[in-house]
Amino acid sequence: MGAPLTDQRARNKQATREAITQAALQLAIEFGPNGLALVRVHDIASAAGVSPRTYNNYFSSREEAICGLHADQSKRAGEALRARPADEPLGVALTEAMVELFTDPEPDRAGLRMIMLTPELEGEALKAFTVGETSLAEAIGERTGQDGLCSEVTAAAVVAAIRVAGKTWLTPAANRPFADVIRQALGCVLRG
Amino acid sequence: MGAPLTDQRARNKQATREAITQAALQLAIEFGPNGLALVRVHDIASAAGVSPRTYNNYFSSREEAICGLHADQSKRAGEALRARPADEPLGVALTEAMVELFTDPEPDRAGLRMIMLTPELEGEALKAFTVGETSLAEAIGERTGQDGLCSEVTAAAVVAAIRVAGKTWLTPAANRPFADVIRQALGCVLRG
DNA sequence: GCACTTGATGCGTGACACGCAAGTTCTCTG
DNA sequence: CAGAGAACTTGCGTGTCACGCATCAAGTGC
Repeated sequence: MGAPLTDQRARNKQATREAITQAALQLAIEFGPNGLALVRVHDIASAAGVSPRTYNNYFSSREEAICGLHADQSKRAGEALRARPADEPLGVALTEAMVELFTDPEPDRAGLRMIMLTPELEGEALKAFTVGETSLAEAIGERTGQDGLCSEVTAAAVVAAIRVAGKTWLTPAANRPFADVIRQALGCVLRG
Repeated sequence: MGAPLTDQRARNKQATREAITQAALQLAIEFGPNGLALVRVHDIASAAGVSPRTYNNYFSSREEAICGLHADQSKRAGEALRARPADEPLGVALTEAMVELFTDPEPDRAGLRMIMLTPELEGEALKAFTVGETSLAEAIGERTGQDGLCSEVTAAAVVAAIRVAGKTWLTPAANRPFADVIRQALGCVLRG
């Protein structure tokens, strides 16, 4: 983990991980939210070009594999905020950071729909969102110097707002850019 | 479900559910966060006085059973808010409703610690918290008449704040009443 | 090149979710 | 108050899966 990216091993490992998550998500989408139980571990593994045993060296459940990509994205929340200019007000910086993080590229509707609207995936989807809270809270703390609790609460609230925004964006009624929904949702909780 | 509470069956069913969740949580605490895999379904079922088959008519995983009590509590978030006087400002009503809901009785430290700090339980614990969001969002909507999205975001933010408050309350450093932590945490997100 | 670390794979085992089909307990209606 | 009918529990059988252990291959540093 701490090894530099130039390490061939780390590259292979990351490549394997991504191959598995992408294969898992792809298969889940094909089978649909209802037939998720039909997605066999064996199929995911062979689609990713690894053995079933290797698959579960990386993930201990189908759900975890399917949500892996989204989890990796969430983990970048902290660095997304740090990339904003330091003189920007916190609310603006947070909003723009989240917009950039979650709309570059614009998320795949089918994938997000699968992750967020499949009951069996609910737990893992929540985990995938919340893994970003820690790094985001740290980044907020650095920027504002405010209380640790308050940073964490703010980070958690932002992540929760993004999650609600995602759910809203998925409803057929509101077909507008994800960025708009994110801005509106964050506007409901950020007034500082 | 829709049947009146006078229905003997509903009472039995609820009693069975609670027996299973309490047995599951109890055993999980005894085995500790590290030995969670050692808790057998058979043990939970016999501790609750039902067959293993019945156990999984109610829950489809150990994790779900262990977090069941907490999930039931979260579901009462909506009615907790409705119980507050209608002329109270939203922020105060929300805060006091959550304080009442989550400190009556004061939560069991061992149980909450088990649920929130065991990695294998993370997904289910998050689910247990978020199940309350829907009813809370509805209650907020009724009270304020504000936008649906905004109600949901506020509800999600409140629940997230409670979760952070719980984690903070669990740290040995801050041994003060849970109610205090909740008030402080909610103060970070509620300014309306 | 050569010893060493790390990841991939096959096999075997124990546990579990769930469908199915009785058996049992409670409810409702005539 | 009695019998039809619904709801819940339970035992059994099956397919799937997570994971420990041992082995093999690929990559790294001296």
